[in-house]
Amino acid sequence: MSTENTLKTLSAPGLRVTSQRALILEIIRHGRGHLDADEIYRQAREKQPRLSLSTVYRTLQTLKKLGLIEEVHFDEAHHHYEIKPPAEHHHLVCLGCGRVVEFKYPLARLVKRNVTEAKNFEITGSEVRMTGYCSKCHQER
Amino acid sequence: MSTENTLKTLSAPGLRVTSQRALILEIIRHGRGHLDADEIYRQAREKQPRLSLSTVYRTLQTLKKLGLIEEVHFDEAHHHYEIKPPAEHHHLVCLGCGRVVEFKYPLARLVKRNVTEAKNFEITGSEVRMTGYCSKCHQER
DNA sequence: CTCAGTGCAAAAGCTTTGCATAATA
DNA sequence: TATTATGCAAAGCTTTTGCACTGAG
Repeated sequence: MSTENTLKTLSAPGLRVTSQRALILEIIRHGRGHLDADEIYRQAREKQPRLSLSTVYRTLQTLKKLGLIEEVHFDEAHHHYEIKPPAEHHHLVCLGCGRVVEFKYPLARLVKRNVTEAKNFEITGSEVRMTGYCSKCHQER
Repeated sequence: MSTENTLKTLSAPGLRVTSQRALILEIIRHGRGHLDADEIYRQAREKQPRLSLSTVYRTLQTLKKLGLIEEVHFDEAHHHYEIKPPAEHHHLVCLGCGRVVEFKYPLARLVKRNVTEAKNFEITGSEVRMTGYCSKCHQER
């Protein structure tokens, strides 16, 4: 999405385009998913030193509701716990040399939690094949 | 893993098997991944009213280090944010009637974050096929 | 001019830590 | 009996909220 479209979306009914919102959105946009609230806050203050942390949090909620951004949970706090299940094996297939790399990741459980009820589907097995380029072939391109 | 094995693992070098640890592990084991620290605490207090929340947190850390339990992040706090990418579509295939149900979930991004660096593999595409039973076929079994 | 958005400060979660006491090996 | 683990209370973070003020439409 372009910056123009993004700002257009920001001006939804009842919403106001403020310099803070535009800045925060721009920072998230350049952050490529690697930023948390505090990091966004620090970056934002470099351009607008008086911007507050509450504004960051409130803006994040607004942007979520608008569907402009998404929360990602990959190694963070506020956890749930479970007995470690046997590892699932999946495959990465190199489009360059055909090499297959195995990886372990509990994708079925994840999908189970997030999709099963919604779709009313009982998952019993999974085949995950991701394609791309291994380090060697990636260098050669 | 059986309860005996679990307790055996609990008695690792330098570790002591306490009633609190055994109880907490048992609760997690029965919780099937649906419990957070506070829920574990509440359940534990039903059996051991003097057990403290700090013990729960410390035990969770210990169990994680031992590799007995795993943290799962699926809808919680302490978030990272990113511009919403185009949705990925995957498939659920019913082994009963062959019906295919589509679902959207950012699995490739997730794998990217968690596996890409470790395996040195650049992901460009993904095919996810999970098998099981749709609501109709599930009932008929 | 109006009301959505902001800054500040205070409050509300969740998690960690210090220290004296209790319990395991 | 030598440490490890616990309970309690206090502190630390992250996130939310109340309120008066500011600024976009």
